[in-house]
Amino acid sequence: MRSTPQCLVAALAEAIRSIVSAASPSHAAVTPCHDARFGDYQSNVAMALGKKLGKPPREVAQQIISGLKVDDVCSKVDIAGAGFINFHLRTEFVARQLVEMAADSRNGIAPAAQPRRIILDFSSPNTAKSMHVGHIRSTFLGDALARIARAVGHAVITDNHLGDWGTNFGMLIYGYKHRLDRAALARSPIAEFERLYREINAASQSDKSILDAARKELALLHAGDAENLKIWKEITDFSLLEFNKTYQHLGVTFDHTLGESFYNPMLQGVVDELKKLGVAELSEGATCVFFRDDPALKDAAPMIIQKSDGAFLYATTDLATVRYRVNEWKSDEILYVTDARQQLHFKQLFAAATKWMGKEKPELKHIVFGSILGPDKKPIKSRSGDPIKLTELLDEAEARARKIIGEKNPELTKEEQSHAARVIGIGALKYADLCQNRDLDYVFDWNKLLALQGNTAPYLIYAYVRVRSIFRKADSNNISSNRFQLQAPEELSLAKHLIQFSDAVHPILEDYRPHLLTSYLYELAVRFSRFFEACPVLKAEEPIRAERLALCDITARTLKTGLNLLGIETLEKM
RNA sequence: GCGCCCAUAGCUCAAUUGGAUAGAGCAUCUGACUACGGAUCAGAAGGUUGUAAGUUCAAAUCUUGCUGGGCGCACCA
Repeated sequence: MRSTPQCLVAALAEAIRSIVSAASPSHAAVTPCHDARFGDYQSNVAMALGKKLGKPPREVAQQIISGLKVDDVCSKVDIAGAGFINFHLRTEFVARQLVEMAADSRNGIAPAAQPRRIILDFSSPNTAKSMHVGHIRSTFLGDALARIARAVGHAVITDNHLGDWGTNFGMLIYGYKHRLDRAALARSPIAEFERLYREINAASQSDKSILDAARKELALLHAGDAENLKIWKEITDFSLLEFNKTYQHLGVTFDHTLGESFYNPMLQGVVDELKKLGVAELSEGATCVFFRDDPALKDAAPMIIQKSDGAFLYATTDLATVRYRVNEWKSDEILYVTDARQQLHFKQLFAAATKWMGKEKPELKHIVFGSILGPDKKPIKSRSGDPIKLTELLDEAEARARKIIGEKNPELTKEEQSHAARVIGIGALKYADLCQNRDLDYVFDWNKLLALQGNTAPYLIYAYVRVRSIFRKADSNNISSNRFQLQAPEELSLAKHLIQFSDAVHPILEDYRPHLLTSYLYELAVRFSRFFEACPVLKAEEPIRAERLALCDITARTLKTGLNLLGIETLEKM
């Protein structure tokens, strides 16, 4: 289905060409009006063109309009203000678009013009530790972006780049050998690993022999010692088991889980190659990449890829990872969803990859996000000062949701309540995260998150529930989705928004901003609620009734599809 | 010290990337058919976009200075 802006842009470009032959098509941009009083879509081309031609913009606009052939799309095109061209859509056109959308199995989402192979690197928790709040933004953003990219037709590979090879394994293995509490391990392996690490770390500060022993264990592990590898593997497996429970709970999946350890055998080769190519050099005993010709990086510290003691760093692993993904997965684009504090690292990584691979280098992008803050506007912490565990956060979200559901709708069965509490609790958490501009910090607030009104998951899910409820009550579901009159203003307003679904989804991937979709969905829910208030469906006379049922159906599908793109489920009852 | 980022209604956030009278939600005040789910809807009030200058037809958005805050800066990840 051809989107409304596409129709208008084509006609506009044609009209502009007849005035200025050299005008580039990019001039013919059409955007939705931010205020419905102006019209439905607008073009600002006349202002830019007027400047170029040395003519008053309104005159240029008039000239453009006189050559514009949009009678089938617009009922009116007028000029306003400094030279804005405003397009007013024909109701019949909106109706035709809606008919197409209703019949479309993709719910109107147009396929991407140029599908890419995109690797999404996100979540990436460290093994032997619990997942905590610090992982939620990466996990939610990454998962949502993967879903959206797939929906528009890109080939997406998701990869959970686990931190499974850190220097902490020296302490852990030493602890495992000397201080392991078997019963505690059986009860809660991660908690036991965390305890071991803390205990050994503390002990090693006062007892240097323990520190040395831990270092030896690490060296043994890296040298491939069988016993240490076995312990390392056990720790990794326990961790994965825990992580997978959480991911399942969240509805997040990965195509691959290749942790840092996977790349370990490749690291020396990478360093040698970079040295040979002259990309890396020795400095103060360490192998480094300098960026002397890069104004943004030349004054910063170099990127170290091998320490003076021979050990590798995460910069090395990340370089090896880029090459692996290019060679094995033929990726066009790799997206790293990590927090803003790692910006320097990724700038260096990307610059080093460019030096290394030249034109073979895929598009590399750092999808930055800010911190989650507590009520004190400091990064959120539990009372003890530790990061809040993800499982605890999820449990609390569900418990809070369940309490609200119990109060609002006691008629649900226990099973329905549990299910609804999970969908709403997790959904609210995800939505609160995704609805904010990702690169800013945001303040975490349970009350705002689970609020039943405003731009929240519960409000959207509630809108969905209300639509679905109509279909349960209707004894005949005579839906007519091949003809729309759209007589009531609330119907037309809803319809106009529905046909913009595809236009809301596509720009998300230009700058990886899922909050564009939440804004769209919230506005959809608001328009639906107005329609629902003003336009009786089941009590309406035919053929209005059938038409309104169709509007309800398309709304429900769009809400569901949109929420699913964000990784959020819907409910039939709540 | 160097670098990156941020500052918008009392609070939490938007603003289609330079477009029109800067929009929502919360909180506050007012109103609505005994409601196809009222977990709703309508309305009011709330702003010199931190500050000073500059760029142009047009600036919350771009440039510079200042103020206040966050983060990062050789052998952690």
